[in-house]
Amino acid sequence: MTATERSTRDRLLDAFETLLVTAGSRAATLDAVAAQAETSKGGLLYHFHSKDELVEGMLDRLRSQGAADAARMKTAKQGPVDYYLTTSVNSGSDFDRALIAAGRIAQESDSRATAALADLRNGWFTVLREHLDDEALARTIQLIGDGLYFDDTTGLAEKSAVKHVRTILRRLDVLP
Amino acid sequence: MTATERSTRDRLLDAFETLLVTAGSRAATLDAVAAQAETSKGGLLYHFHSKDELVEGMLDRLRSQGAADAARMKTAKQGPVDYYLTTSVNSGSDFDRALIAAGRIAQESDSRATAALADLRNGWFTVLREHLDDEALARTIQLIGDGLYFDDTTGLAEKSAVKHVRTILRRLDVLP
DNA sequence: GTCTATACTTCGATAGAC
DNA sequence: GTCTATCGAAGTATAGAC
Repeated sequence: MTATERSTRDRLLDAFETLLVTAGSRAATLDAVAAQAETSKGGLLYHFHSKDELVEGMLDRLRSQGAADAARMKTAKQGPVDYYLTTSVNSGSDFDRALIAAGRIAQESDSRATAALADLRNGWFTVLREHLDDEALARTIQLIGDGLYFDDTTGLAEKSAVKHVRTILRRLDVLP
Repeated sequence: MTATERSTRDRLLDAFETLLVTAGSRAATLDAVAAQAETSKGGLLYHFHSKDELVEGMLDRLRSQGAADAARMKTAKQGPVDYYLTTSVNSGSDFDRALIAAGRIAQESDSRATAALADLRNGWFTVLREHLDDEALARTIQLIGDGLYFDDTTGLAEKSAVKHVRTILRRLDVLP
């Protein structure tokens, strides 16, 4: 097995996330996930005994990705605010996909997914709050990030959005 | 029939929206919608011949609610910006419910729902843009509204969020 | 560790009684 | 205009061959 090969388990999680993001939770069936991962339903159910376990596996992976992201944000060259804005736009990264996928699950009023997302957001907010030392500003910037993220995940994204936000943040002396 | 009674058709649309908002699209089945509206599946399918027609009916109602909202925003006593912020938080109104429900459908990559939401957003943006005469500011405020809306619909809402936003908008001389 | 076959359930939709 | 009964397709999950 070479380093570029993904384990079947990871390919299944990838497939689940991809279906959630591109077609929504109704389309993310076990059949569809198995097909997308190019394996069988039996193969899927060996790794994850139920759909619920598939969700758990996805959220576990998200949590570890999220911890790494908050660390990167803290030490980003361009500063936490710019890093946060840039990464709030869906760049198609694995982390973005996992994040959007978890959002889809959260909307089915799944408390595990909601809790995982809340933890992530708290991590980002803590970094923003420490860096800016301004509660109102940190909250507002987080809302802008949420807006960018939401627009991206609903097909409502406006290309120049981040540019406009930078303009306003310069007026507030947050960005140079 | 008294004025307070809602027609079966409207009760069905209400039920569909409620299920979409509170439990997500997977839970909004024809059986569940009929039960929530306290009628039968046969009754539902008399008014809407398919699930697709149910979606169309919901989006039609959303569009007329949306046109009324943009008009209210334009002439709001407190000004369009404050009106927009206040109404970006889910107050539990019929319009909020319709909006969130359409968002759920849009995420199943339904182009009709996405288009309806894009139209609504364009209406709001036009009012913001005219009132502020500042593209960057209008876009940023719209993103903040999207963030407020997103947080509310995902169970991530922060109570003091709008207060903090007002603080920042005063710094930008947008609010008094 | 992965596959096929299959059991059981729920979904969307139709038919026809009232 | 609303109901029950029912169908075929699709959903989750299990059993067992390989």
